[in-house]
Amino acid sequence: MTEVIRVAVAGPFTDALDYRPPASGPAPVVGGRVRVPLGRRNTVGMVTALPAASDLADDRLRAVTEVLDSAPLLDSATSALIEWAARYYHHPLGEAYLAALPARLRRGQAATPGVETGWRITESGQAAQLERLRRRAPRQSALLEALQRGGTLTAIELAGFSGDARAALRRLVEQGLAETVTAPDYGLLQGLADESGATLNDEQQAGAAAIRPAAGHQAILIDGVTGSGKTEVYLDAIERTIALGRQTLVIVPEIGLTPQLVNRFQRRLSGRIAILHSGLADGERLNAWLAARAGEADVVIGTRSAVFVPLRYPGLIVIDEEHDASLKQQEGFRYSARDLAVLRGYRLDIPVVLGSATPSLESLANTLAGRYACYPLRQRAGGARPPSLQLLDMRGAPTRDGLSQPLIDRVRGHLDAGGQALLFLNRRGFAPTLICHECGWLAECDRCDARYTYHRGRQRLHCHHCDRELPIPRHCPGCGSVDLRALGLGTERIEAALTEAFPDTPPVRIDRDSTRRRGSFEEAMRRAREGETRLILGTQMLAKGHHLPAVTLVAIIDADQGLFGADFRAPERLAQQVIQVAGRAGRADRPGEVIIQTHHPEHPLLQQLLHGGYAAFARTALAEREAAGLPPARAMVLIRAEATAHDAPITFLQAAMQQAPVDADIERLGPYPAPMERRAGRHRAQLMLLADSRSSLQAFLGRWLPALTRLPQARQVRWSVDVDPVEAL
DNA sequence: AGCACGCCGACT
DNA sequence: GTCGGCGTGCTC
Repeated sequence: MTEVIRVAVAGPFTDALDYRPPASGPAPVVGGRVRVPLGRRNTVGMVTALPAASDLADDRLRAVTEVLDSAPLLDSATSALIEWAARYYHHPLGEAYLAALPARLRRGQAATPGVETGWRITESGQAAQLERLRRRAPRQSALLEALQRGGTLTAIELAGFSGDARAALRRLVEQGLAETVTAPDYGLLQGLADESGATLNDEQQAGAAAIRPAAGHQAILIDGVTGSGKTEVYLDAIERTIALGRQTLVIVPEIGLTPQLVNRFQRRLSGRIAILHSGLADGERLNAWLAARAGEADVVIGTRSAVFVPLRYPGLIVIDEEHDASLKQQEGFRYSARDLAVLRGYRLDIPVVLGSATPSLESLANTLAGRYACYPLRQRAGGARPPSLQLLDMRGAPTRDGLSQPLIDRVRGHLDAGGQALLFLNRRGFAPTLICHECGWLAECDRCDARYTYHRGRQRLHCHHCDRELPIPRHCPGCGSVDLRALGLGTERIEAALTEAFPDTPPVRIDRDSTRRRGSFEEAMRRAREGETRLILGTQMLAKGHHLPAVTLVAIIDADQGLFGADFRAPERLAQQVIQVAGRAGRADRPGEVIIQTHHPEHPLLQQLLHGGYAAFARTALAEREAAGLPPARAMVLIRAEATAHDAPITFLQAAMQQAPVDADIERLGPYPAPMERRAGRHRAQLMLLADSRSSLQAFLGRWLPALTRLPQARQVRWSVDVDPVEAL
């Protein structure tokens, strides 16, 4: 006889809360949801255990209101992973559980799959008077009339109606005149397997052979230069996993989950594919999640949070672009999907494949330590030669809006030869600064320690840190002068310079501003791929776009900003960016050329990339981290604090330091102001902790953090713990 | 995180 | 005289 229902609920609770069983109805199950009273409200929670007794007196327990799942939603392995993650990242348990569930389940809706197949009339719709509706809402009345004739109206039939029939139908459903017809369907993509893969070369073969689905755990790093066919290795392993009747979980960075990737998987694989990402409608997301859990999906492709999706027949986990920072959640529940995926694979005893052209130093360290097997792919498809890197010394070179004359000449050469040129600058807008030429006034955000970016197209000043936007001032607020000038470079400015320099070759710009509209990124990439446009320019987004075989010239407009970043990971990010962008170019008959504009051609990082490629850079960087006692050589945790009051964060962190247990193993730095001290009107500070091992750091946090919560200064700030931060200082 | 309680300013 | 500001404290 169960006495206690232990329930994880959203809120600042480290552990689950105890309840009494419901007065009547089905019994709660571990891994299933219940509705429980919490304070003055009701909330959805996850049952984590059914212990015999509670630490609390019986009369303090309240009863479960309702059992939402009569069977578990989460199996014990998935629950254990979530619990582990909540402890390791020091995040409230209930929040971790709820982060793992699709929105509909979080809200308490039924865990049943369904896809909309059409609409039909309701009783009140049948009785509705068409006449009155006809004048006010002619579209609704036309639809209602059709529905009244009986049967189900399908989406295809709906397309036959004039105007925005979907909106009109939504109105009818809202008024209760029509209802959605759903079929119990997971809405999976059926793999077509109608395209056979390229024959694997020796390197690919070696990597693929190392991946033995469902045959024990092994972590395998596929260190494959761009164009070397990493995806072919995944596809081979996934297809073999499907043949064994096992499921594959593929985790990709946010921006990596493109329709092209999904298409490629669908064309090549034979199984059923489920997609899980934030852009999906709630219903689609629930379907995909349930299909994974039911074992109906053979392949689950998803972003970060997919690492928690339950799998009935797990066989293989793939993490694509494992170096990508977006695999680590940057706020709230700050977990690393990559690290959790490796742990999950270990616990499920299945292989985990990590792939990247520019592996993280963490993964390289794991390879050197023998924890991961490493399979390099150095040959590019079709024997394409690697692009050649060159530095372009900007010192004293005549420039026009950031483009040096030698670079312009080189671009012209490639265009004349029938090639495409790709220019990379990781800064959107026209210019990062607007300055008064008379008095030196700068357009600065009043809520951040940052300057406004001048966006010429939108005619706005925009703060990229807090999103504040202003119209461009006509006069300088300092001296009234009208001579306000744009200082520095952004993609808009490069676009303008290119348009002027190459009037016959209009450039396409690919950044967050130019691709705001749905599908516009894909459209721009298509134009670039199909050669409709021969000058391509953009940010970060380009580094993750698809291969552009006709590109013969890649130019990094400004490498200098990455050379002197304050964050100890800045060099790693620059190196990855350069290599990723460079990888877009070239094919067998036309090797690409990569030009890096810099004022510091002698800089060791650039020299290393130039002569030894990413591998040489990574070796040195690892040695430097080792010498400096930084990750991955040591474990790091940041305690961040922010508040509107200027001194509150530092004061809190100082008090926190006072409370810290004596422990010689823990190195403490700070508290010190965050890299951008003020952001969105809040002052920020942080504290860095380093230790030789994760476990000693975890033990320290376990003894320390509970005391922090009780600190009176804690109420004046918002504070959080970031274990294994990817953005540090 | 919500959501109350509680104790001080500008309004019908 | 109240409506409501957000400081403080609790939720099994």
